[in-house]
Amino acid sequence: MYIQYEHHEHYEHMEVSMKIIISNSSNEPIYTQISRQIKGHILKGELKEGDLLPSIRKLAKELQISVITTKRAYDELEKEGFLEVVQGKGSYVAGQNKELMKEKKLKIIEDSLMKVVEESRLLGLDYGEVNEMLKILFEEG
Amino acid sequence: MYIQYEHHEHYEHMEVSMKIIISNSSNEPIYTQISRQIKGHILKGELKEGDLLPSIRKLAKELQISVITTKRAYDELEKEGFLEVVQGKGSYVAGQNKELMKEKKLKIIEDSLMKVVEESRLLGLDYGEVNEMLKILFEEG
DNA sequence: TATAGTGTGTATATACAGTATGAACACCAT
DNA sequence: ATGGTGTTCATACTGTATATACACACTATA
Repeated sequence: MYIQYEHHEHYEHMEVSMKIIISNSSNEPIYTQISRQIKGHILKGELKEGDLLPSIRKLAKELQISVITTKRAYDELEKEGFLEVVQGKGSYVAGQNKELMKEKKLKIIEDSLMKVVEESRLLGLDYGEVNEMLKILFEEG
Repeated sequence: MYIQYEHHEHYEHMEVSMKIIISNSSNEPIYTQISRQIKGHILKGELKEGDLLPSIRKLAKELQISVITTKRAYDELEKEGFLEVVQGKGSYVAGQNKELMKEKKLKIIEDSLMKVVEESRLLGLDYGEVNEMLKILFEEG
């Protein structure tokens, strides 16, 4: 038996490529567009524990935005436990509980779906009508 | 035959009562909470053409908010053709094309539902899973 | 083994847009 | 005149995005 120190040797991966698309015309803030999409990549399994994300500077340059905006996105992801941000080194994907990943995905959709249902009730639309739209929208893509 | 002038004699209804609930903790602006709910009442048929809405001052007092905020809500509804706002008199429900009301309701839900579908795809959830949630959420209420 | 250099993340001060406000104003009816 | 409407103006606050200067970690190399 030996003691395992916290030297994070398993966080020496190469920087990973990552598709992020931001819209300046959207009313959603840029930093949430970024964090939301990175969260999606992690929950979908395209980013794995220990993966090194692009530095806030590099990502900022690619997306033509400020460093502070990318930092804010990474900060949010760190607070939610998706990243480990290490000064001077970089930002790494944190370990995820695989059993909870499916639940997390469902929770994200449930939250926004709940609002749609509430608004539907306000307008007097029933399940059948909304479901019909959902079906069509899914088939379209 | 006689000429009918635009003196709006058909807009002399009594002030109508109207349930509006606002949340200060919500991230949705107060003025859109109001306009959204009034729009819902109109589209659902609970408010009809010519109905007199509470004055911006009265509504502001009831909701414990500023007159300017209620005005902004009414302004938005006027721009979208749901209200006729008359200085010195009051704010009235405008005539709605009944054939288009159903479509308007569906359009509102479709817009928000589209975002849910896009996010679902991003997370790799399929129609069956989202539909299951939709069903449950509808049954719950 | 120092240390300069280049990469990382961090903190401060600032600008701007959207939201909400009070108070003074203008219009309409009686 | 009076008391009800909606309207306008100047102001404050919050959230978003920014540039610039700072602090930390690695590493090449003298």
